[in-house]
Amino acid sequence: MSNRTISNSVIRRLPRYYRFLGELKASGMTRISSRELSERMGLTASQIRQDLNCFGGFGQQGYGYNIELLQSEIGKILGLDRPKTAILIGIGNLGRAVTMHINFESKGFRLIGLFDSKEALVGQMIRNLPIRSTSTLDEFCRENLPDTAILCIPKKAAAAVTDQLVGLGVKAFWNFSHYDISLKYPGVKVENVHFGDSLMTLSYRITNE
Amino acid sequence: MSNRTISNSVIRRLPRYYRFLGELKASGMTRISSRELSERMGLTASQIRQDLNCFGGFGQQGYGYNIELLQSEIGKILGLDRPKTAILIGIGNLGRAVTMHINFESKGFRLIGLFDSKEALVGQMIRNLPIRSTSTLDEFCRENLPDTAILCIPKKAAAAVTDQLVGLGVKAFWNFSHYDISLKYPGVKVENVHFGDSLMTLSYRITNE
DNA sequence: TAGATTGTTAATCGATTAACAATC
DNA sequence: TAGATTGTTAATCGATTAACAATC
Repeated sequence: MSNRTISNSVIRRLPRYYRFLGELKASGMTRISSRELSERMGLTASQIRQDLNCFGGFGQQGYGYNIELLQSEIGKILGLDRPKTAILIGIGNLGRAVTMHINFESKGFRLIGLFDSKEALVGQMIRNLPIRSTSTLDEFCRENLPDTAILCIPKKAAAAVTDQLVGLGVKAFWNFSHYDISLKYPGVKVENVHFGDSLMTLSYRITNE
Repeated sequence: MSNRTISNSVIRRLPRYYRFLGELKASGMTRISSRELSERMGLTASQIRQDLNCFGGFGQQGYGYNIELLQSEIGKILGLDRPKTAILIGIGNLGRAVTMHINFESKGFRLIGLFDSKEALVGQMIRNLPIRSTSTLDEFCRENLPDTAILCIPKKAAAAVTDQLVGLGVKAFWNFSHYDISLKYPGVKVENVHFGDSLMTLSYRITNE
């Protein structure tokens, strides 16, 4: 593994490599060249070789890449083999869908707690996890030390919850709210999912292209 | 408006400008300089001025930008004032959450139809829209000519549905499935939302940084 | 061995940042 | 007018593509 810092562009392509290699593996293929992979993925062969060589030489001259080995290596680079604990805050439509829909285990996480401030929801089970009251968040975090928090709450609630969670040692956020965590906490790892921004981008393309 | 093509990086920043300007407007401010906006958003003032000048001179030397005017202009650039029609396919947890959670009108879209292949769901109402059978998709599209389809279906169902919709004249997709629409239809506008990829990116950062 | 394909360096392209003249 | 701040050009930085020697 190289000691150079990996660019964001490369990191964002890794999950897609991982997915495509998984499909190729499932289809029974065992090896692939950068050129063939590039055609299937709509990239250049050069870019694929550059990307992979950020992490080491996984290929073999004259042969290409072993699909199973390469996928497994990318999985390790992504940290999928080291489960990180996560809690989810806000069990509205979105929080519920995220809880039900995502296969956390295969993405490097283990979901260990669900929280909502509406007392009426407390005790309800989703996917074998009980919804807990946010009033018990402090206690739960001190006992279980979650690495990551998934925020499915409105922007106006997000600032206070983020302060609380950062104070409790949470160091990564999967942020579905519109609150900008990085501005206040530049050291914390944040991955934003902004549906609205994504949809407006599509609106732009339809309107202008 | 310039005739040069606008880079993807710029387009992706527009919704964030739009949001921030909306908040500033709501807070009662009327003008802002590129420097102050850059500090609030965590960008450089240079980048903001470059970005805005792709579309025209919205500012005034010695004064800065009028917040309300600038937000409104960016809204027009994004096409938020020209509603496009959209249908949503797949009313599982995710489709339901997207239907309930997103304010389509403020993002440039009007949601006009919901479809699912499970007959048990047909007729159920969500947000004043009935769930329709996918067997009526052809008829509905020929009558209503939707611009956009929102795919909340599994990968294995997505290929056939996409073929059908492209055949019916749908020219833009908001794609929550893992099916890669652009590879087969490079001319169609696609905005992908891949939760899994997003979460794996976060896993990478936690593991490696 | 000969052919294929990687790993890696060099060239190109594009995006961001800096600088400053124009001007409100 | 003087100060402030844009619009825009030039310089820098980073990412992608091309090329090819190394090697399986």
